[in-house]
Amino acid sequence: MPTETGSQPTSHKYLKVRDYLVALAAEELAVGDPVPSERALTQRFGVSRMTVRHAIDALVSEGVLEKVQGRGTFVSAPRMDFEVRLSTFGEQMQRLGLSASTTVLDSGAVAAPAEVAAVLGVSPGAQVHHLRRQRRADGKPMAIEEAWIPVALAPRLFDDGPPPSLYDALRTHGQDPQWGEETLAADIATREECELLDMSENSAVLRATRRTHGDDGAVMFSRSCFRGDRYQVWVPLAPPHVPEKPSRPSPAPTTSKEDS
Amino acid sequence: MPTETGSQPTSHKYLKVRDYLVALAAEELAVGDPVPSERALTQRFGVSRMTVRHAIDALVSEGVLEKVQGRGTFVSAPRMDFEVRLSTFGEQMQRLGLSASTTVLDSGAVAAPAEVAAVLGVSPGAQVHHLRRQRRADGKPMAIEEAWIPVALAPRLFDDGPPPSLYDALRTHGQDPQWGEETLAADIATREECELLDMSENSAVLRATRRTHGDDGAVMFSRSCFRGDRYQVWVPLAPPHVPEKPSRPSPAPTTSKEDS
DNA sequence: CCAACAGAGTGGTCTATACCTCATGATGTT
DNA sequence: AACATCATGAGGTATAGACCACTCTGTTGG
Repeated sequence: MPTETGSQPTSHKYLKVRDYLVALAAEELAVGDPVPSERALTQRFGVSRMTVRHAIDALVSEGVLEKVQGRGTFVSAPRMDFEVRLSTFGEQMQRLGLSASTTVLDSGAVAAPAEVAAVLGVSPGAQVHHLRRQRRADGKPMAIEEAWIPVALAPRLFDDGPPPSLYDALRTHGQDPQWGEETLAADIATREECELLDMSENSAVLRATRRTHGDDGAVMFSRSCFRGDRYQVWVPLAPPHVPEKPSRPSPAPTTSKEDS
Repeated sequence: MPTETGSQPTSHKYLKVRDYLVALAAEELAVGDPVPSERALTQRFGVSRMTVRHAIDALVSEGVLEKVQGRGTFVSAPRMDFEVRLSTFGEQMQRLGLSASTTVLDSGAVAAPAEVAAVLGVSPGAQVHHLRRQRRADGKPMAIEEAWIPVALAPRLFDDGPPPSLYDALRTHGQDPQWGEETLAADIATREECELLDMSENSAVLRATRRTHGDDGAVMFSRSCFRGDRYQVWVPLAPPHVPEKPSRPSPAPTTSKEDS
């Protein structure tokens, strides 16, 4: 596609204004600082006010700026990351400052079990890569993880042996993980899980089943079993759904407050 | 001064267009159907095209509509709710088609225990409303829930007895829940919990601790204990973090596909 | 029969201007 | 000093056109 991003100095004046404001917010200004007024930008760029507003509105909806009528437009605080992301075990451990290690328990292509086939949307018995691993944090067993990926999506995925990161491997094989859904539930560990996780019998585990979607449907199904005493999930919660009425764009006046 | 906030029903033409489109999308049209063109709306409402576009753009950013250059504007599929929301037990059960019932186990104002005080950011020993409830779905015990709310925030919160919905009560007392954070972990139920949840000993439970924030800090701390065999949490996962550069207005055409 | 083209229709960008509402600070007035 | 008023300047809404880019479709040529 010649949708060449870079260059094209001419195209789209509002993008110029936008880029200018983005740079300004990122480099020159601090959170809460006002950006130039719409009329000022109008003159600086020699464009009409509607064009300036177009640029600003885009940044407002992206959370970069916020507008307050009668006062101005301000650099908004980086908004809390309200989305739980498709992170890997390694990333999660890194965030916690722990070292992650892994032992592959099983690896290879198998015929998809019924449930797996259903979740992945492939015909039962279709070939799927299968990987089962024990994951440790600072050497201590933390979880057992099992994953299935349709062979048809990435035939050579396991050619170099089981990859250290399935997500990375999927990416390099043209199957970028786009989004996912995960279900969490508490359960009692099975005997085998107790062994692999080095737990006593009747211990609680957190079971997570995850379906990862790519550009064209489900790319992976995985089931993880975490030690209940060593793992917990943090979930940010967005405000309750507001019916419909726009009424308040609610600029969330981050400002004010603690300024002496 | 009568800075009358309310009123202004008529004003704002773009809201009329917006409301019309919302109704249209909700009642008349199916997902994927086109809405009237911008020029058509211009004439129907006797407004300028910029006004129509203002209304449409708002709905696009809300996910109600999507635009495709050269083709038109369409009712978009209800987008996946990528945010887990501050929902109440009642709402959760309703979504599952179950009837929710509640038994209040304990209710009143108490001195905040140390941990509660710390989480809520009040001084230890400060008065907090306390509510402990058993929650059932279709009559079967589902969870035990305990909540603490600083009395200072809403002194009369429990004046009419423990409210059926704490979130609704907070709202009516001027402490709108804005966002929250929840931590989930698996554990073994205590003896008391086993009794209240009608479980045998050594059963797994999902423990959720939630801090709810209002406009001005934490408004509530709650701890829930769900039956592991009857409750699970669904979490949508956003794509791995994209660097910074928006570059891409990325209209995300979503369309195509099923159109014959 | 199929490819190429032209036209119509849709959203995308942009201008130049007008008047409104709201927040703030300077100026008066009490 | 304390309060009221007003001017200023910010964003908010709205107009009436103009031309561009893209998608379709029906027509026309080969």
